[in-house]
Amino acid sequence: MTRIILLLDFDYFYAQIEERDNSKYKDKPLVVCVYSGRTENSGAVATCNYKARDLGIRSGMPISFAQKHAEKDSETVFIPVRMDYYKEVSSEIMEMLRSHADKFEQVSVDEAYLDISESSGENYQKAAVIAANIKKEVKEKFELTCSIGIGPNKLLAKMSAGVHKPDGLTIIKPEDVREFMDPLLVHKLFGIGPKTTKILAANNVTTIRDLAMYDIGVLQRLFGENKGVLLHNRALGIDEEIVEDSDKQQISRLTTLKEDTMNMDILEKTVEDLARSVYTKTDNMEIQFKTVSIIAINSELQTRTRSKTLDEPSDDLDSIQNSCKELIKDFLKDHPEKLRRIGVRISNFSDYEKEKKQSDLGKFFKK
DNA sequence: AACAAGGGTTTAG
DNA sequence: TCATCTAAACCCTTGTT
Repeated sequence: MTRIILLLDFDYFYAQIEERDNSKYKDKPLVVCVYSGRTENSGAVATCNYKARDLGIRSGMPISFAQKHAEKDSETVFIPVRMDYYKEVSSEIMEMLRSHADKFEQVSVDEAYLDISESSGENYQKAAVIAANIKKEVKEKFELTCSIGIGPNKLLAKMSAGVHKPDGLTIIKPEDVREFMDPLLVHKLFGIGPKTTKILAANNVTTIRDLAMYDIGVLQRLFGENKGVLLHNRALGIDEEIVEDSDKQQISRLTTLKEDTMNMDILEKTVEDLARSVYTKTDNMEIQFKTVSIIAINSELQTRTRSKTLDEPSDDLDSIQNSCKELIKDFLKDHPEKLRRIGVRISNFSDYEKEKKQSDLGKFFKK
């Protein structure tokens, strides 16, 4: 069974929306930031336009670091994220995109997979036309550009989308897979980050070709059973993951404290608010959770979690808040240290469908 | 052996 | 140099069925 999968990825999404809405930002480096609120400019860069990237600014970078780079261009503009607004824009566009797909999966606020196997008649020429039409419609209706990648599976669609940016359209046909993949450095492979790259480098694996030829047993020894297979398959361009909307498996809220603290009153109060915020997000989902967690990040930015699985699935705010307070007390007993950030998470959702599936299908449920 | 729970790590956008 | 936020997938260990 052959498929044609399309990945659409908006170019510097948040910053592009801001450019679109504010003509004063046009032609200036624009940096969209998440301000943590602890000092004037503490926080990180969410995304930035290409003019800002030319200055060396990147997403994830500390704002103050970005400001250093921005000294090269006094026109540079820093603005705070307006996440709710971007999500609104996103859902309008996603609704439109969905109508172009046989199967659809939104992967993030600015990315979506479209299975167009049927509508393209498994023909890449036709797929290219579909993609061009989608880009045109996005441009006309929303005044935004995007980059599209097309390939025989999600992995290759994703990787081809990265080839031409911004406003790109790239196709990797099955017969082009090796030619495309082989020379790339491993860190270009989706799912391989700095840590994995380092371990691979220590084993003389630098290109995807090296990885594709590498012994799968050794990969499993280095990275574990499943991840070993995953890396092997990815390097070969094999990916059977289907395009399908998936249910949320966890909801979390994390905040940076005004200052590092282990004051119980402050932490309890903060966690209460976070719990409320998490709870609000479950409101229009028919969902019950079984597990409540707190996430604690200390002054050294080490992350630790404490979690508690309830005897019965729950759907009320009090049980989140009470569990969290217990968890914090427990945590501080084990780690009496000041915290920089604190978070709340609910997970292990249960609903009737899932319970039924689990008992009916047992192990098969896994994938 | 298979599965749940708890905690950590890595990746991504 | 300073270091946001959300979510998923995977790893390992321990304990239970």
